[in-house]
Amino acid sequence: MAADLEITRLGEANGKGFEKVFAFLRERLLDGSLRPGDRLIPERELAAQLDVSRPILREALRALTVLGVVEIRDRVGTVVRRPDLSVLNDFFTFAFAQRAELIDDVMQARIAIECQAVRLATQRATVLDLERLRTALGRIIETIDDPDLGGLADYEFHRTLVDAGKSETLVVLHNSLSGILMISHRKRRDLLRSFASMKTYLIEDHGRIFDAVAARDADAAERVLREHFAIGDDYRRRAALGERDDAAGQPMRERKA
Amino acid sequence: MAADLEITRLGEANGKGFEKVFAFLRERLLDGSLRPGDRLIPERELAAQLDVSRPILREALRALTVLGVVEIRDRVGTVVRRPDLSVLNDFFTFAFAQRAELIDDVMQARIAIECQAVRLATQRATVLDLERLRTALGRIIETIDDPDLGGLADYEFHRTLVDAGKSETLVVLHNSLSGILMISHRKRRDLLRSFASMKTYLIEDHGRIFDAVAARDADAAERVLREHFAIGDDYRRRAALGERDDAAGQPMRERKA
DNA sequence: TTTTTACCGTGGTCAGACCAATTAACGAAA
DNA sequence: TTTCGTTAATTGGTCTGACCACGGTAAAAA
Repeated sequence: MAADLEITRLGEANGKGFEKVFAFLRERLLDGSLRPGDRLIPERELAAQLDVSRPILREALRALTVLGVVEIRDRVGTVVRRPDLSVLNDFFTFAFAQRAELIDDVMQARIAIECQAVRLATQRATVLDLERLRTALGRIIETIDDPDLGGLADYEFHRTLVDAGKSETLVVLHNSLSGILMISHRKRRDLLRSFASMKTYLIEDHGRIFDAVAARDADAAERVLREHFAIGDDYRRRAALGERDDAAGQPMRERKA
Repeated sequence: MAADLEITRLGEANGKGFEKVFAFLRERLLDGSLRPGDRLIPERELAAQLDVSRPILREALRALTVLGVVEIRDRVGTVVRRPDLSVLNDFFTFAFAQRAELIDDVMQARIAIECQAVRLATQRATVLDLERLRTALGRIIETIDDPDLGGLADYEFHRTLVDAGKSETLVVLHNSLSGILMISHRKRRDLLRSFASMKTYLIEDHGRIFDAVAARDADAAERVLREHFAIGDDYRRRAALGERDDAAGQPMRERKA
């Protein structure tokens, strides 16, 4: 099954020895003969078995470490890890340093994940989940004038929402975006300086999302969440155009109506 | 911006030499002193400069290769690469493979990706995209009695749909699931033996998805796609319960009404 | 029986050597 | 002076064998 998956990237690299080791390990990791928690045989043995030198073997192990697949433990051995895409935060760090324009595309994945998760949350959220959401919502309110803590509070709300959907895969994917999401939320909070109406937007929108989840209404939850993202994007667009709220802080929704 | 992101994963690894090299290169890559197209000094020199052995330096270079940051060219040197989201394929492939036993949960990611992509497709699909979808739809129809080719045709339709959304991130994510999805579609086609009404379901549902995309109606497209998934799941559930269509091949929708 | 000592095992790293293949430099011939 | 052939240099790919650090275990001593 998983053996049908194809890894193409590393196949382009030079390094016959490296490829041999990587392919050997990839095959076993994908077909399930190596599973999280398993410990590989000692490096010296594995290198001998594969007929490569130990530094080459280590290159392959290090590559798998970066992919989050294994963990090299000093004096213990190399252990297969439970996949956890938080390693992608490293990737995004490098990628966005060179190509900031990629962020908007990556945010499509964020939207996809959260919209599916919020639907699941309407079916799966426990009372405890709702309590945590309520707490996260309260946190947004109390940090409304603090960009640093506020950005974190916003992230926490969205994270809690995804958790409430109880899909481990979606949680893992969401975690892979945690770094860029925290920055994104933090930046969004900076816009409050130009747009006082955002206070209302942040509090009320998150409140509506909560209400829809509590009401177990999947369509409403997704719709409200999508609108939340769209309005957030609009604030960003307006900021880019040099706009500000008028002195009275006209709410965004009334402006659109 | 990107400098605000924090690299935590590799910081946890043992390997002081490795970390030293990685940190050195990371810093220069993030601050722009190393840019795409630049060639690093020869390995021997760089290792001497950093006071580490060459195999250790290579471990770090290999790590950066996996992150898509550099490319090690035989006899040329190590060149800084332009970031490219296709690198994500490796990450996701390993992550999903290890979760394959939780396939229903992995399918939540599939649903998330396709529903977001189909919305984007209603905005972004070109005439060529629509032609490709039309072709893929025709392919579904002509393979309706062949489970092997039919499974591939189904996968191809969904793949084309995601492509039409023109989000690189969503495409990469979807590709990472290709093995799992092809098997899933293949199995779905096997159910036609028990449920003749699936022929109609497959042809008409895919047709409706196409129509909604062509009509540029995001809400309808998503709704139809979600219903498509839900009905597919229902066939699966019924098969698990040992049910079959009656001899006349009653369509599923009329049964639910 | 308990404590101490020594050894083993494993990853982390080093130094130096060799291989392969391309490119550049140098010398000889036209 | 220009061209051609040969040799050397360069760079990554890989190997071998050695040493270091430290935790865990087994054996010896109290």
